[in-house]
Amino acid sequence: MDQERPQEQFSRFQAACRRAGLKLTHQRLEIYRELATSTDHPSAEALYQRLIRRIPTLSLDTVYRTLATLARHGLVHKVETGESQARFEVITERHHHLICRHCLEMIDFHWPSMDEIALPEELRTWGQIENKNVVAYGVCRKCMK
Amino acid sequence: MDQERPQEQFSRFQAACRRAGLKLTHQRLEIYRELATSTDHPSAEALYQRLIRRIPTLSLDTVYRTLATLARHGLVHKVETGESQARFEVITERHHHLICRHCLEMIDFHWPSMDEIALPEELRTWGQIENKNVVAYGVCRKCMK
DNA sequence: TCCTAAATAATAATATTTCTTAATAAGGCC
DNA sequence: GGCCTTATTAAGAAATATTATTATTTAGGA
Repeated sequence: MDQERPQEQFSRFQAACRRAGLKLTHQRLEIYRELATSTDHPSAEALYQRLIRRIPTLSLDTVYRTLATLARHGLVHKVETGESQARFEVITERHHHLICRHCLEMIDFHWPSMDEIALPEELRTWGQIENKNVVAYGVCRKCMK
Repeated sequence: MDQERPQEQFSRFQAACRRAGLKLTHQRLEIYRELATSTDHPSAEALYQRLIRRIPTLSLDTVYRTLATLARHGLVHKVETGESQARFEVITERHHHLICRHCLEMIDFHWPSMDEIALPEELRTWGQIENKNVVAYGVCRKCMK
């Protein structure tokens, strides 16, 4: 998902933590890095499984807590799906989601023509709308066989 | 949400159960009716709380099981949100969701011009896409104060 | 380097959903 | 309408997912 080099990524994360008044801990950085280099929108549990190979003392609670903290500060995003475990992604540029209802694989896609069109008039009075995202469902090629 | 009269609603549900090979039980009918007359996309727990006033012996497990069964047969829909509890709605016509990230109230809205536009070309090779829905987030008027 | 508040690990607790099993009831058949 | 079969239910237990508690550790500033 993110093609920038590790050093740049680190600097950006460091700056973001500083801005948010968060301490830059080893765990936070590693959790963020793991999520940033994942393309499969992993759950907290999945991230934990990948990370304990590098950080054997890491606790699952820290993964949950860190993801919640980073989400609160707008660095990561909890993706809404119908699954039991919540899934996460780093916030980069605007995109939408396409989910296979069979294998639950989720891919990102871009749709500029959709991003540009305005929401219906009648929502003007509702309040302040901050973002709109499309979630599309279907069956991927692999699962159709 | 659903303005048809109770009798019609019953007949439609009865027909749908027959088609799906499901027995028409008192619990199923009441759960469906309660969901169909709710406009707030309730969770299983919320439905349970409303229903035990009428059906004191109802168990929460039955609500979960029934919602899963009806979802499997295309009568209700599990709405994807970032919340811990899953929320549900009866399947009626095509619509989208607008959620207040403060009070978590969720309203339906229609957006025909969005429904009509085609998904990006590059998704053609992904597989079979079945539906696409918009989830918009913001802060509603009541919570802005 | 030292100090302080924030963050972590470990464990326990809670919340949400699903499973097991015996009892009940729907719908077909007579 | 009554009987039979099988799906469905209620109750409680269990599994799964997430969050809280507390003692210890660590980041970042003085």
